[in-house]
Amino acid sequence: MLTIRQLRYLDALARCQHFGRAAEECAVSQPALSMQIRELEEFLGIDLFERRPGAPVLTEAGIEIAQRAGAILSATRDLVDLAHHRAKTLSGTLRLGVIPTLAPYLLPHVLPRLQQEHPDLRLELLETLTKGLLAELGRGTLDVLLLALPVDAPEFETTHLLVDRFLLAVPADDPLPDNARVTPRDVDTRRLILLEEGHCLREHALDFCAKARINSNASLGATSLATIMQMVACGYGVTLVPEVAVDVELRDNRVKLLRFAEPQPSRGIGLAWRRTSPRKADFALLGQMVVSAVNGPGPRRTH
Amino acid sequence: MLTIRQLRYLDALARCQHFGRAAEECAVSQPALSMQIRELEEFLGIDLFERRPGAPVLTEAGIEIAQRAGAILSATRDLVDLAHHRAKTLSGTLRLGVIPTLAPYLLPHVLPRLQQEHPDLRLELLETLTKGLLAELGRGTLDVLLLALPVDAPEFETTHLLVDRFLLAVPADDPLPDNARVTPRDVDTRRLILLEEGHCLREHALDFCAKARINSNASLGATSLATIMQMVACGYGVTLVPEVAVDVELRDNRVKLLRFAEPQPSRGIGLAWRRTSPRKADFALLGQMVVSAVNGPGPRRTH
DNA sequence: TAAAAATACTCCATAGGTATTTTAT
DNA sequence: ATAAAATACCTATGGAGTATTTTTA
Repeated sequence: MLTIRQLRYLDALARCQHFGRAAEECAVSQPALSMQIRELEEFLGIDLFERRPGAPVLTEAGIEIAQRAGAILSATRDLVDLAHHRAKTLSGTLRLGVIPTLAPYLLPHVLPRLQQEHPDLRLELLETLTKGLLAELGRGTLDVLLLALPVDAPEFETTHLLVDRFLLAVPADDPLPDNARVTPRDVDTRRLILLEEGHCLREHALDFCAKARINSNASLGATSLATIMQMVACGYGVTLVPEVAVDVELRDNRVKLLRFAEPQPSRGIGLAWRRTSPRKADFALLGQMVVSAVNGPGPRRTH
Repeated sequence: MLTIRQLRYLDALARCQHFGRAAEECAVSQPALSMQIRELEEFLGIDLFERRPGAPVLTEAGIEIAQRAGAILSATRDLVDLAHHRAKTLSGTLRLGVIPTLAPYLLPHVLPRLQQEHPDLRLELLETLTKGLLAELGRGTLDVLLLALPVDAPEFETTHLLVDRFLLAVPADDPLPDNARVTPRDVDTRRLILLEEGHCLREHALDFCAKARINSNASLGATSLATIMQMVACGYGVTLVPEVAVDVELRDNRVKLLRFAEPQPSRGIGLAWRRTSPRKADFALLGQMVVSAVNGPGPRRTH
């Protein structure tokens, strides 16, 4: 008889590639997990793992089965969540994933209000790159993501919340006048500093300034916008700053921000969740909060 | 702890609306099922059923939960199927659903060859209306459907196999010449006999001859093409006959078949399966067989 | 009173734990 | 020799069955 427990152990083992660690993750002894995996293999009539001395490695069939097991586990989590959170919006535990180029700028506005207006909500946060967030979302270990659109995955739904324009940050002594409308060409003639590989903001910037690609200097190893702004302040180059980050990052008068001429580069910001998620009402509310958090604290700075 | 067993019992109870019958379907005693349902409710923290004296009826939350339970069960069936049928195409048990206006005409050509070329395939057949077939497919009690396209459901995938044109069957003494190309107007001036409500063929015919709608005489209660052809032979009216049925149904020289002028009415015929089905290779093979079964036995009669 | 679901109880299959052995590096 | 997985054996949870009670039409 197939059991959910077997699928859970399979899922853990597929990820850990190690019986002992998988057992630990499942909070059972290693033999217990071993037995269940064996029974599963017996029931299915196929080997899921090659028992190699080093690490157990999934067979081809095992990969497919493990993937389906993951999907089933995700569906069961949603079922249980639905039962627990039915009707009471924004209560219980909500696991939110946010990309690094949004979290420091949006969360400080959203979290306090969320705490205040929904005291029975326990928010768990994960900040990492889009790719990682999507994986966690699919596994069901995250409920909803706050990220840059579009999300190209049919199993997820998204809503658009706002458009976040990019501004060009240049050293204060740059010859461009303060009220200039810059173009990709202006970027092209300067050294463009970008976040390290994997940040979607980096991709957005490169999409817009394709010609500037050769000028971007990855060896500088910038891992946060704050660091990049420091680099700009010191005259190492220029960068694209998302509008949402301006309030936080523009504390240094050695940097000035310039608007782009139309079409202005921008990114869409929105939420993403599993199409099957039972908490869509929660997400709608959360989305409203993010929007009003951005628009709320005074008129937005544009320049 | 949530178990698959609980979901199975819930699914059965939701469908049977009766603890005793649901237990019987699950091959367990009534108390056993009662206990598991109770435990499930306890684990989820909500009532799934109103225990009414007459019949247990799902609560609003119960409906949603039961639906998700069904989806999970369907996914587990696919997982097990994948394990069992991996690599060996067209072996094991394949559950095929066919609409009534295709089954009698296509299966006699397909089944013998299927038996011969894939002796280790056990085919289970269900013939009913499209609506019923789709429900069974979704539940996972059918693997694949042979029906008229399009299928409007995002959880299913389809392939187009062939175009099945409709011909007009009229009594042999009808004034229209044998080689006439008829038009919807010709149908309009005669009494159109159709299958009873629910047959997609009826809808296709009505779509084409919208004006003839008022002439269709439902009170004649035709439930099969064979019956309708008898009615045509007796001069009660005319009907649209799908080309695939011609060989079987045109044994009566009191009926003659006329082609339509362009655009000829037709229906697409194809296969449908769950997007998540592990047996897509099987379906591709099955589809090829249906196509060659239609084209195979000599040149097709068109007139 | 009859039909259906819930309770009571007993039994046994099985998941899990600890201790130990096997296996390959 | 070491690390990791499999095996052995014991315990206990809990799922299922039969018998019975409760509930309501």
